[in-house]
Amino acid sequence: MSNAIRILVVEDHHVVRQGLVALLSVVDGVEVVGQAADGAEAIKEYETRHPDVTLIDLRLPKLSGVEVIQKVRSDHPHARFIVLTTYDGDEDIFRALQAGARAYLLKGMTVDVLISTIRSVHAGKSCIPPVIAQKLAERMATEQLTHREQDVLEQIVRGKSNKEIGSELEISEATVKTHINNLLGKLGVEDRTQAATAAIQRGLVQLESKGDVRI
Amino acid sequence: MSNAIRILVVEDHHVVRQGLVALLSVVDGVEVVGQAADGAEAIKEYETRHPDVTLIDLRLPKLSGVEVIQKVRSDHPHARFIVLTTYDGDEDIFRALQAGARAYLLKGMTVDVLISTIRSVHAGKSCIPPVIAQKLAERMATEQLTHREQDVLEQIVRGKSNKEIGSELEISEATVKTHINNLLGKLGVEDRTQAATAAIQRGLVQLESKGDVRI
DNA sequence: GCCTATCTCCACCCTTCGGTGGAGGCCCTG
DNA sequence: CAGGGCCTCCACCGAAGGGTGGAGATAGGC
Repeated sequence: MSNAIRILVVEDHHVVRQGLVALLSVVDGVEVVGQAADGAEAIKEYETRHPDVTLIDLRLPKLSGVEVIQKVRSDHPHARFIVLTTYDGDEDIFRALQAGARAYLLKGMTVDVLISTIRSVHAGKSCIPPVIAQKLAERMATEQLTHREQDVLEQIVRGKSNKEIGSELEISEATVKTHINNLLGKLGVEDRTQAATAAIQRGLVQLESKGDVRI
Repeated sequence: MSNAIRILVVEDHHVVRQGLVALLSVVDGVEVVGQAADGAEAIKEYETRHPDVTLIDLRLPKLSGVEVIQKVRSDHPHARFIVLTTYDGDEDIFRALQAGARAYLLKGMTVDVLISTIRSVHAGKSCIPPVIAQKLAERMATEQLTHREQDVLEQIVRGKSNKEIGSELEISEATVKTHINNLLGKLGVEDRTQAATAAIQRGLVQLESKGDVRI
C-alpha cells in the first residue's frame, strides 16, 4: 500500500487512541504512521512523520488541540486536521476551525463517516456537518466579548467578588461592574451565577481540573 | 474458545465503542458478546446475553450508567460491572461504586490494565485504584448534602434567585436561605456562584446539554 | 478630522444575598 | 422517651450585586 493516506492520531485516552488505531488499521487506503498522547508529543510527531491528515482531540494535556493546530499550521500551512472530540461547547469548535481545522467530528459518529471524512479532507475538502455549521452561525450572531469582559468573566467563574476582580485586574470596582453589566447583556443572562454556568456550558471558560487524575 | 470471559460493551460514542471491541477481539480469553449505545439498550442486551462482565460508560443517553447498574443489579445481584469513563467528578465515582460497580477505570489507562482488570473482576475481585480510593475517602470526609440542599443547589446552578427557588420548591425564601447557608458551609465555598461552579466541577449537578448534538 | 469601540471611572439607588440567632414540627434511632 | 437530624419559618442586619446615566481617555478605521 504505497500511496495510502498517512495518518497521525492524537488522543490522550490510551484505550480510545488504541481503539482508533485498531479500527483504522483494517481499512484500505489509510495508514496510521504515528500516535501522540499530548500536545507537545503531537507537534514532535508531526515534525518527524509529516502525516497527510491528523486526527486530533481538543482536550489534551500540556498543549490544547487548538494550540497544536495553530503551531503546526504556522510552520506547515497545508497541514490538514480533523478535530475528533466529544461535544465540549461551541467555543472550542469555533476556535478549532479558526485555527485551520478542516473538519470537526463528534466521537459519536460511525466509522464509515470517519473514513469518508478522512478521504474528503485528504482530497482538500472541508467537512463541517450542518449541525455544527448552524451552531457556528448562532455563535457569530451573538456578540463577541471584549478582552476585558473575557477577563472579568473568567474571574466570575472562579468565584471572585467584584472587589477581588478589581484588585486582580488592577481596575476599580466600578469598572468591574461596568464590564459585568455589558457581559450580562451579551450573554443574555441575569446575574453572575448564570453568567458562570453559561460560560462553562458554552465553553467560554474552562474549569481548571484540580489535579488531573490519570491512571 | 469455550470458556472465554463474555463481555458486554456499553458506550455511546460509536468510534470509542468500536475501538474497544476491536481491541478486545484480539485478546485471548475474552469475547465481546454484545454492544449497547445507550442505557435502555444496555439493559436489554444484558437480559439477552447475560455477560460475565459489563464495561460501561457513565454518561449515556436515556438512562445513565449508574441507573443501568442499579437496575441490572436489582435483578441480577451477581452482575459484574467495570465503569470505564473519563474523569467526570467525584460524585459519579461514588454513586457508581455504591450502585455496585466492581471497578472504576479512567479511559486514560493502558489496554493491559483493562485486560487484567477484566480478569480480576471476573474472578470476583474488586479493583479500585489508589487515586480513586483516596478521592472517595476525601469525599466521605466532606459532609453529604441533604435532599433539600441538593434541590436548592440544582436550582442555584440553573441560575435561579432565592425567591424563584422558593416558589419552585414551594417553600419560603427564608427556608431557601437556610439551606443555602448550610450548603455553602458543607461545600466550603463563600457564595452561590462558587457553589454553582463547585457543584459542576465535583459532578454534584449536571449541566443540561441544551439539545444533545450528535452526528 | 470624525466616528466608533473599548476601557476606565463616578454617583446614586434599590434589590438580593449571606450571616446570625433563634423557633417549632417531624421522624427515626438508641 | 430523649436526642439528633432534617425541614420549615421568622426577624434583623450589613454587605454585595446589579441598574442607570453619565463622563473622559485612547486607539483604530473611514
